[in-house]
Amino acid sequence: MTKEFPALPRGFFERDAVTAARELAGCRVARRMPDGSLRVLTITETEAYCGEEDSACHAHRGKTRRNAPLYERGGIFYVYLCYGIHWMLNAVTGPEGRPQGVLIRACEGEPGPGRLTRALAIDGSFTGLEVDRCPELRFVPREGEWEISTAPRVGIGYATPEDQARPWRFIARRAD
DNA sequence: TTAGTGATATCC
DNA sequence: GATATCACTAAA
Repeated sequence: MTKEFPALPRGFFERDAVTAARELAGCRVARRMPDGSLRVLTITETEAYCGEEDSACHAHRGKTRRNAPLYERGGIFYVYLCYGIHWMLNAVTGPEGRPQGVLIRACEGEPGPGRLTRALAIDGSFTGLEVDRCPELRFVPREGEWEISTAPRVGIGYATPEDQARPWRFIARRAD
């Protein structure tokens, strides 16, 4: 997996969430499945969540046990359970103390954040692992040319109207 | 449109 | 301790 699918370096994630989210769209996620097989999916949608000022971000109300990983240095996984059923895969971004992250919202063939974690057998045990040192799960750079479009984020009706309107969802399409 | 699912946050 | 909520999905 190392040669064919090199991991994005940690530095990729030590930037602001919006930049990382935009560049992560079109990249791939490679997973060594529990049965030993390899599965690689292309990321088609990401979303940025940007700190305590962002009313849509988990860190909006300050640090808690659940969102503590967001406060760490960029470059680790943050996976949490939603609605009791669905695991959400995120990458923490930015410097330590600045709670930001990127949600992997969809991959080719797996339209939806809960769908893709199920397809890749990802759960909360990945939280806190370093993205460039995890043999079982890694982000792999883009191949080819991609067009990235933006849209408002999904499923954040509790956020302020201003934050709901921010174009922090990134959708990747292959460029012809 | 609605039920399902359980951890978490926020209130007593 | 109790309750309301949640970055969702599948079935109908």
